[in-house]
Amino acid sequence: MLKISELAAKTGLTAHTLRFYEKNGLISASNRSPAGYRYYTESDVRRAEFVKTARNIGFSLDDISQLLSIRVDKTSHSCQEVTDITRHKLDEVNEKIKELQSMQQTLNILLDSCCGGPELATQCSIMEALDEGEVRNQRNKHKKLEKQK
Amino acid sequence: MLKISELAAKTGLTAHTLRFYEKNGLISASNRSPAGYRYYTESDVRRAEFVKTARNIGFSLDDISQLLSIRVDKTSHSCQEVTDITRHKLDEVNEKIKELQSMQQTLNILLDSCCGGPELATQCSIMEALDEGEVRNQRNKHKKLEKQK
DNA sequence: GTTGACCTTAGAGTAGACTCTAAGCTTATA
DNA sequence: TATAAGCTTAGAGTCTACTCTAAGGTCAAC
Repeated sequence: MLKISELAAKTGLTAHTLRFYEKNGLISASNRSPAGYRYYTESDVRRAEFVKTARNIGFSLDDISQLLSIRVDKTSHSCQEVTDITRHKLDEVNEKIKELQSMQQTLNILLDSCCGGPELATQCSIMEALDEGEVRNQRNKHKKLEKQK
Repeated sequence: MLKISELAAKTGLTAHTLRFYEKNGLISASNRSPAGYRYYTESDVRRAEFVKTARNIGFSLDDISQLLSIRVDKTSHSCQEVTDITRHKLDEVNEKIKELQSMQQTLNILLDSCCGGPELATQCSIMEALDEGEVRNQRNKHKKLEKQK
């Protein structure tokens, strides 16, 4: 059985984060010492590592909660439920990538247009573009898409 | 001279957002009525539109503050200062894209590995992968990179 | 003169994932 | 027995960019 700092060392999460996860229903210690110290079993460790792996992939704590509830009773859940969560996450990721690529393109165009030198900004083509609003962008479009979800 | 709701209509920002921007030093009304109503000049409108364009590209409010201080006195600033801000933003965007592409790849691999059907999750390969921590990921790497900035 | 639309302010709330603090107990070691 | 390290809790703070609320003042029209 591990104390919280030992689990922290083992998982790379901090003790603070582990308590935070407990408060949010993700990981709790199966046992407590008489004084209230958390003691984690091997099974708790595996759960904590599951959470860490899922978090590293990019799942939200909310996604992880769902995955955990499947994990504790796999016979009551189907593969489809798991792939639904995964696919939904992938959709989000794809959407964000699109947004960022749009920004990337705009920023590259701006950078290409400007000398970037010690010249005064009076005729800086980036400033001009911003002033004239002549920057094609898709942020709002993406925002709308996000809200449609 | 425009009242706040008129500027809101013209820019697509809300009156709430305009007041929020004022509180944060981005846009303020050059004039006030005796009763305290904000009245925006043509020059204020152009500034507001500049802010909106920059925000749509993806610049943070902090970036925009910097761009605005260049804008009001272009003869004291160089193109390089403008490109520095832009390039820094581009670096951030590129970094985030990399992170997201890493997630995207992982999610695609997970989805490919699972049948996604009505089968019980007892042998779901996504759950197995999460349990075994066998998911290559780069989030921490990216996190470290972020902190180095 | 009254209705209704619009304006003002300070300040609280939201989301997500932590991160930290304060005040006080527990435990191991010298 | 004293010290230091480590544990507990509740709750506040951080970051970004809003978003909303409450309580009240203003203005044009009928």
